[in-house]
Order: sequence, then structure tokens, then C-alpha cells
Amino acid sequence: MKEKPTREQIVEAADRLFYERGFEHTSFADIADVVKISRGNFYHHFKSKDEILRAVIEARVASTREMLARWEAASDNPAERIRSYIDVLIAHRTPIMKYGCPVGTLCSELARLGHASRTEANALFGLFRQWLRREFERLGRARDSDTLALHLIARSQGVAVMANAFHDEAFIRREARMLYAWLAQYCPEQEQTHE
Amino acid sequence: MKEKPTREQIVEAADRLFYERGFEHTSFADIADVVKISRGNFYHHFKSKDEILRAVIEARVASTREMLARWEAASDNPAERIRSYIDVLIAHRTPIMKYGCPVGTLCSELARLGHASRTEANALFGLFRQWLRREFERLGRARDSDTLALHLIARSQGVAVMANAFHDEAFIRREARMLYAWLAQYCPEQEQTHE
DNA sequence: GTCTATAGACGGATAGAC
DNA sequence: GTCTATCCGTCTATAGAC
Repeated sequence: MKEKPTREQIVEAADRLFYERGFEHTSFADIADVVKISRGNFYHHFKSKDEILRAVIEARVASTREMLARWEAASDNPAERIRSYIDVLIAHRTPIMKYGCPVGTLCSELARLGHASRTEANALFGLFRQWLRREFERLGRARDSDTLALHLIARSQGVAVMANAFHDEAFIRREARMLYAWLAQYCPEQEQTHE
Repeated sequence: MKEKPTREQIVEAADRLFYERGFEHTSFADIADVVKISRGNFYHHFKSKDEILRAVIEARVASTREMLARWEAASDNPAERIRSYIDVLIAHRTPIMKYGCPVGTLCSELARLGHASRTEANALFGLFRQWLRREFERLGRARDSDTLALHLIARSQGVAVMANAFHDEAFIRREARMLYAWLAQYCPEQEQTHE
């Protein structure tokens, strides 16, 4: 069995820990513990904690792009594509209730720390924003596509924050249904097969 | 000029710093700096950081109750009262863009830390939830008053998260208008004088 | 003399950097 | 593995009110 390169293992572990415990609350020792390397070995791969953060954000950008590409491949219908975005709330409900949204919590933490990588983290929101905007445009909403995209992301973020606070799965499902209904009003007439 | 009691000054400073920098990121030295007392003096008033956190949450609960009481005093109309809640997004747009929502960010941070005072912090959401629920009931929505209350809080939280990430004032105003419109659909027929 | 507020030094632990 | 910085928490000392 071929092991993954150490650097990649570090980024994966950091990615998970930054999500579960937060960036600041995660120490080198925590990451080294998971990867099972010494702290000394650490600095061979990353010179500073900020450097790990940058690598984690890059990895998340890459995986987000892949996910968006998968949604595009899965359907040609813009409404169905946008529904894929809403579906994430349901599919990831367990970690969301435990830890919130990975993008939202990271951006909030970095904003508060006034961290230099803030902008890069916000770019994650930007990816969804642009992608959703394009799909809303294809739904014939060229004039307010950005407004709709931002609105949908904000609604999802709100659901994540409240689900995290109250650990309420029924709430997530209910809000997801509301979002499907909200989306439906922007769709040209067609049978709603979803769920 | 009579000075405020030191304890009160500490709680006020901690309240502000916990909001602006976060609970974990705020050190005793930071608070002592603001209040202009020594760190040693600190422990005369509070035995631990958690004790300050509890005092801060208590203070926020008290000030929230006062705010809700003011909204009740300002109008007898449940729709107008609920609008007072939405108004906060506009009135506090500047700190929200800078630091997010004080309740949301605290609850998210404590949830992530697995902090013991998590429950008390969530009670802040609970205050708004119960209050909004009662007003929705008075609007004749006894059956789904809690759903509507939670939905409205979630929407606000989403706006706060995104406004914080993108520093977008126009977005806040737009979303507030959408919320006023959303609320209007639950109101019995009457002229909409608001804004 | 006692009680309370304040100040400052010290120790243990942890984390980041090298 | 070590070095340094930071931070929490404790301990002791001082000053003034009563």
C-alpha cells in the first residue's frame, strides 16, 4: 500500500481539524498527532501555521471547483444544478449540526482575527457566488442573478449557524424545503420531480 | 464624577472585546488594559475567564430583555414589533459588517470550543425565538409561529455572516427589504407605512 | 485591626518558530 | 529538541476606609 505524501496528509489533517476545532484552536501538536509525525518534521514541510492555512484554503478551493464541476456534469438544467447546492444542507447535516459550515466558520474566524488569508477564504464564497450567478442567469434572471446567488448563500449560512446552535435536524430539512420552494418560483413551468 | 464600579467596567470591556476579537482571542491582559487595572486586581473580581464569560452572557441577556421590552412598549402591533427585529440589521450594519452578529459569533465560537457556557449563550437566541414566536402567534400563526421565528432568526444570521465576509452594506439593506416583504405576507391587510 | 481594592511578581503550561 | 513568547492562575505586598 502506497502512503500518501506527508505534505498531503498534513493538509488533510489540518483541513479537518480547522473545520472541527477552528484555526486558532488547532495547534501544531494536534496536527502532528493525527499525522503521526514529530513537530520537528513539521517544519520541513511548512514554515509557519499561516502557510498551512494557505495550503488548506487552496485545497478547499480545488475540491470546491471539483464539486461544482460534478454538479454541472450531473445535469444540464440550471434549476437542478442550483438544487444541488441546496442538497448539501441535507447531505452534510450531521457535520453542519456539529461544526457549522466549513466555509462560513472559517471566514468568520479569519475576519475576526484580521488574518491576512481572509481574502483567500472569502474567495470560497466567491466560487459559489459566481457559479450560482451563472445558473440564475441561465434561468433568465440576468438582471438580479448576483442578488439571488448571494441571497441563497446567505440563507444557507443562516441555516448552518442555527442548526449548529440548536442541533436541530428537523429545522434543516424544513429550511431546505423552503429553499426548494423559493427556487421553484424562478423556474420556468415544468414538473417538479425533486424529492 | 463618580466612576462605575470596577466589576461593571470589566464586564463592559470584556463584552466589547469578546464581540470584536472573540472570546478565546481575548486575554486578561487585553481586558485589564482597557479598564486600566493590573492583572492581579483582576482576580479579585473574577476567579476565572469562564466566570467573566458568564457575567458577560448574563449582561447580554439582561440588555436583550430590555431591548425586547422597549420594542413592546413602542408598538402594540405585532407586525411592527417584528419589524423592530429586522430593523436591527440596518441600525447595526456597521458593527455587523466589521464583526458579525454578537449572538451568532459567540454561539458559534462556544459551540466549537465545546464550552460549558454554550447553553447559556444559546439562550440568547432563545430569547429572540420566544419573543418572535409570541408575536407571530398574535399575527394568527399559532400553528407555525416557532417555524417562522426560527426562520427569521436564521435569515438574519445569514445576512450577518455574508455582510461580515463581503463588507457589503447594499446587501444588508436589500436583504432587510426582502425580510420586510416576507413579513408582510403574514400580516392582515393594512397600509404598509414602514420605510 | 480588619476588610477591600489594587498592584506586581512568580510558576506552570502551552504554542509557535527554528 | 530547544528557545521564546504568551497566557492563565496564584501568591504576596501595599494602601486606604471604617
